[in-house]
Amino acid sequence: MVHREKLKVSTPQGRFDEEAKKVSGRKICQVTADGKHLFYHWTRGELAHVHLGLYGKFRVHKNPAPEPRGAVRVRMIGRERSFDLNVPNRCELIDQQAYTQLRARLGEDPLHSGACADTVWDRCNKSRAPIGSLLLNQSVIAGVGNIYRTEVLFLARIHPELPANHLDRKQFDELWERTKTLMKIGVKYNQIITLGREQRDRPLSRLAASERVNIYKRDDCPRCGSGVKSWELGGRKMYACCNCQKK
DNA sequence: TTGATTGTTACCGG
DNA sequence: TCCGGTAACAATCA
Repeated sequence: MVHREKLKVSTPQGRFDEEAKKVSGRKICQVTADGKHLFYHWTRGELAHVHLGLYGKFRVHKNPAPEPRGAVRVRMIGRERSFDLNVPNRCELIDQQAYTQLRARLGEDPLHSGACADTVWDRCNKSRAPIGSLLLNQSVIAGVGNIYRTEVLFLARIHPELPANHLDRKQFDELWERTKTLMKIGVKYNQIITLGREQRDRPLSRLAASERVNIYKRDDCPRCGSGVKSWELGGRKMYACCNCQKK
């Protein structure tokens, strides 16, 4: 995250006025992330918890920033740029206890260098849930969303409905390594890219977002050409190639 | 206008 | 009591 400057905070919709006052004019000293949760640490110990949810988005403006567009919950105004936080799922000031509790219910974050694969492996072994569902469970792995679960299972050639406790250690290790690699690429380029370089027929910049993945919302399997099957799994739309991903 | 959505949570039944 | 599945909720965009 980029907003490490002295920031004035305003709340265009007035919903967080009292909270915003507490941090207005202060400087953010650190921004951390656990899974999909962002934490803004302000200089006097205040802690803002942000979760973007399905539609949340940061919009960056050069100053003077234009009128807020859409459901802007918080505007952070720096010297040169401003940041609008649109429709986050969560945006709140929390105390240390809430912070600790929140982090405690999150699983291993593949982006953290200290993430423990064995812990995730243990959870897999104890779960009869389809691996496609388990990958969305934030208390097991924090940070994986619908696109990454679809793509890592495809790349590891694992059927999404395989019960998690039927995975062998080799399959699990491949899943874990691919998840780490893909998520790191995501951070580096600030977008989800799962298509290997050798499979691209154009430079990345000429590919639409939907063309930077293997099978998520795609019609055909890039490996064997079979039709991609889609169905609901774990409350979200799953995509898989039933030819390449055997149960 | 309608439907889908890069997600979370509470709740319910087995 | 634990676990997994489901519905409700949210605002935007194609």
